[in-house]
Amino acid sequence: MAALTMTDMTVPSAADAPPVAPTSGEEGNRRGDIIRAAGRLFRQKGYNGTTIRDIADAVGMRSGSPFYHFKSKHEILFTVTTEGIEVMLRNLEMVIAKGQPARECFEDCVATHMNYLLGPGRDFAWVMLYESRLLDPAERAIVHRMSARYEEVFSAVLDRLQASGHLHDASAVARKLILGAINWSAQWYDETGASDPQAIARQLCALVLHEKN
Amino acid sequence: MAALTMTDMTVPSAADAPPVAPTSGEEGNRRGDIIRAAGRLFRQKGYNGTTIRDIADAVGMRSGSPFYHFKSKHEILFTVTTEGIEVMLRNLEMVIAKGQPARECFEDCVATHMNYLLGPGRDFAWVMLYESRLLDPAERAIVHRMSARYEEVFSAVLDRLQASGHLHDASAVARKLILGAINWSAQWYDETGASDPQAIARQLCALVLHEKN
DNA sequence: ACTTGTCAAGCAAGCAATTGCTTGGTAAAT
DNA sequence: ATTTACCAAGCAATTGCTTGCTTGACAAGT
Repeated sequence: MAALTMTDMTVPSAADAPPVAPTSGEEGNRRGDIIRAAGRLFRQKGYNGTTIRDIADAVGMRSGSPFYHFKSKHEILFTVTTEGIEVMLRNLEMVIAKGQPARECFEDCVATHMNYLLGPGRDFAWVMLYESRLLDPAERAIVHRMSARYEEVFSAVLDRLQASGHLHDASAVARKLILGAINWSAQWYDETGASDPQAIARQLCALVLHEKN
Repeated sequence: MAALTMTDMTVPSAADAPPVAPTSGEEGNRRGDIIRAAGRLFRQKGYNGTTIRDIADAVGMRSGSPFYHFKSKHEILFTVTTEGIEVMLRNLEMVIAKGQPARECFEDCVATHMNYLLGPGRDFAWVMLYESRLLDPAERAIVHRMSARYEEVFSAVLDRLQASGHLHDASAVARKLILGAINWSAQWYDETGASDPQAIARQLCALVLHEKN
């Protein structure tokens, strides 16, 4: 319920908006503080390795207080997770809406995905990728539907790539492999290192695409 | 300590051995039962989501008994993790030892990696990939060294691929991306589905390699 | 101006269950 | 008679969560 309040916000003037995470109505308030702290902690120590007291400490509360905002620890995980996938989906759709040619569109999609995964939104995306299996079946089904929607949209991009001769294989397995290479980057990316998300995205595109000149 | 007893076994007649996991001296005994059960449970519910009682139940023991074989729950995780990476490293080195041409060697490496990750050894490899960050720094350093060794060997394969003109980019980032696509497959692979690990490996090779005819 | 009522947001305290782990014993095998 | 492999029982700490209460902000009534 509460987690879905993010959907009914208006996308901010889609056309010339910056490519970074449109924020969900969850900025200035303490509820937002909690899910941000929880996101960070869940990524660092895992869901089950993080206690309510850890989260409360991180936002300067006592251990009972988060339950004023969330009815259970599980609901915090669910909120963090859906926040992650919703922002990613919105980002993707904003890129698609630009109507670029297949090749540019693909690189833009990959770069946007990586920017969110490796940038400031990092924690939410990570939790959704690596901790969502700990949700109970009903919640997981919701998250799974949203991921499926993401892949569907991404799949259309690959189809166009194949039609334009840039990609030989746009099958489901190929799609999973490409998305896997992207998602796994969260495991090894080093923000102090040489490559930024943009550069990594370019390298991935070069790796799987057949340039035509 | 105890975890390292696996290293001093002799590799079984390396040449014509089957391409599947050489087993570690841990088959018939209860200690092996524990790490196998722990591996399965850690993958299903995560390390912190699995209790000693879960593990004990799974092998028909009471909750105190695993501590006869391991001095702590942490040591069980460490053992499972090192088991995972050690077998993968041994597998990889056996493939290299065949001395195949670059292209065949690469596909063989990928297929072997996937066979272990998606096949019967699944749990160990998964735990090492997804739960090893929960080890404490000293243990994690050991696992990290072993992973680095794996990547090193894999890197040599990529270099040969590049030299033979099958691969444009053999940089560290490209290596991470390729290994990421492989490792992520554990997340979506469906053993009842259409593709087997071998087929997926072939598709990955086709995706990143430039065939010469 | 002053009381009164309401409500959001949190605290203090603690409860029942679960956790990793210990201890002392014991039956069988060697 | 020693060792191996385990059990029965339980302990101290931690866990998610609940309860009753306080506080500050704001509004309405008089």
